Amino acid sequence: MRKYKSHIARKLSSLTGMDESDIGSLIETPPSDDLGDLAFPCFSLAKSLKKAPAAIAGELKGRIEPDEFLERIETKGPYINFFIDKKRLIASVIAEIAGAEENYGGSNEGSGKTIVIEYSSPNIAKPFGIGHLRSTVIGAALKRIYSHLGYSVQGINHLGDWGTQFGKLIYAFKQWGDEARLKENPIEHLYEIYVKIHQWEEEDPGIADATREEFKKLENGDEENTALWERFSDLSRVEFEKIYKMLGVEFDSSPGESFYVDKMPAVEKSLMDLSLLVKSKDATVVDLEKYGMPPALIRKSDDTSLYATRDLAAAIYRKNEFDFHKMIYVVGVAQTLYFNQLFKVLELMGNKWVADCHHASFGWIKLGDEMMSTRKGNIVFLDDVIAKTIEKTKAIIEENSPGLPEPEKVAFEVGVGAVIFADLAYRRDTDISFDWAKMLDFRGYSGPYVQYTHARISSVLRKYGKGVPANCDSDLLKLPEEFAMAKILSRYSDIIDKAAREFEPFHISSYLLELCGVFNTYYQKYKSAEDRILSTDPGATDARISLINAAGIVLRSGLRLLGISAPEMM
RNA sequence: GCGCCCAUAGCUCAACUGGAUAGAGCGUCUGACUACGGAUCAGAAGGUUGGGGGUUCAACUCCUCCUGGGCGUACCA
Repeated sequence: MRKYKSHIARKLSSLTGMDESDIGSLIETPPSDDLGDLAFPCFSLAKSLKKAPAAIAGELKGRIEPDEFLERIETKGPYINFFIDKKRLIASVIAEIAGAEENYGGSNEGSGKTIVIEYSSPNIAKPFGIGHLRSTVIGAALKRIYSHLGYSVQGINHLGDWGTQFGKLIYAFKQWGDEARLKENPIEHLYEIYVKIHQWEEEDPGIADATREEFKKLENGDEENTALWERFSDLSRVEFEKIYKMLGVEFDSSPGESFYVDKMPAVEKSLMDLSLLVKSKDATVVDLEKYGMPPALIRKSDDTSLYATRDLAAAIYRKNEFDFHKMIYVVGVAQTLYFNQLFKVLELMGNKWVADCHHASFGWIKLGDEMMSTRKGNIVFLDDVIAKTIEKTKAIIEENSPGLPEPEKVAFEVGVGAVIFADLAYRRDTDISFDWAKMLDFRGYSGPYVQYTHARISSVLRKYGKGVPANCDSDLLKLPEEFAMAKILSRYSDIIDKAAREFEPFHISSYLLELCGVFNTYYQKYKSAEDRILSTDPGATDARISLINAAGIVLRSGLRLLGISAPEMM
């Protein structure tokens, strides 16, 4: 579709003198197909030409001739509407997808460039709730999307394995730690004593001093505390690994915050050299009042470090290590101010590359009308959700597809797919309302719906009995849905670009649903012997098979980018 | 208090970043299975886009005020 846009932009540019890319960004899709395939609104020319937009449209239309790309051109009021040459579009889309296969929609725009993405980043000793899923799934999708565009991507799991909380944890474990329970279910046990110490602190402020002291000892290398911390950390990592394996999520490294502890002094030294550090209320801070922000805390009054200290070190380390083209932090919206502060401090340190750092924030997951949070204790566990979606899938398979090969494997793929899709079906910044009924509803727009459509296409291809024809006469594809499908397929690369540009995997989910909708209508609407995909006309059948094969490839590709598998049968 | 974000069909979300008649799914009602897979499809009903004012050829989108919610706001991450 991009080719057609720039073709039109080039023509209009030579006629009006307007910048080609300016025109390109004005070109839009008409609200309905019978108005045309692409449109140019003439309002922006009205001022410079001092004429009514509608008049300009009429005049320009008279000076554009249809050509091999454009079948005809019409005007409607101030809009010039372009009708794309259908046969050409269908033929080229089929050929392009068949040629590129799984690489369709990709590019090499990222070759030689590295993108660093920080995502997931759960806290050691805290349960992996469905809230952590968002960062994990969005980040993993972005990683695949950027890879598809030729970037080299560094996926980093910035585990919360350092900080004041470990003082609490160590103190609590020394009080109530149970070796057997720690081995059996480390996260559950650690979280339990963490909650307990938290409550105790609220009742007795003296305890807070004691827990702070434990963290201080840890940061100063105390042997006993370091040993405890190491065990907590190792055990938690093993637990998280199980979840990542289930979700099919991978990282290039999982250094955790602790990795940057020995890199903090250098950062603090340069802050000092730049006279950016100020003592304030016994703490060490970077004053940001000039920029309308509260100060960035670098060192607490008890002389221990903070997350900002470690994040500064991490950012600088990553720039040196990877020389990234972009760095993306997939972190919740609650930390927006914090990232503004972090980026500002990096800027004040003279790091121009801070302009390449982005906070890809995401909204909360609500349970009822409350935000889900570990603190409030109203969280839903990821394990439970996945277990239930798998169970539900099994029930449906038993009902609808008895005798399906590898039912366990398929149930797993569909169940996990449902969970991932449910998370990526919304724009990042919207708060998601978690609802069991909705989660377990595989009808309508959902992950299983997309997978089902893919399986359906696979089924027709199987029934066709031969390999997808190498050549076909696509001129035989005359049904409106066939053109509509080709048009959607031609937009795939634009969608991927947009998803990458805006850090929004949602655009891909939304696109896949649109594609499924058109295919399913097409599939269901034409039942006569001549109009079906597998029809009495061998030529038309070959052409239709070629088209739906292309649709199948795109569905598979899109699902893969989202991190969802595409079973052939389900 | 100050700052940022949100408010769209009964519910959950879209709307190409200022463009043509605001669209989907679920729910409700009505239809399509001796099937190229019904985990599907077709149709109907459902809206003063929270409210007022403004900016302009054009506002769900931008500015302003109001109402109602959320988050953040120095020693948590």
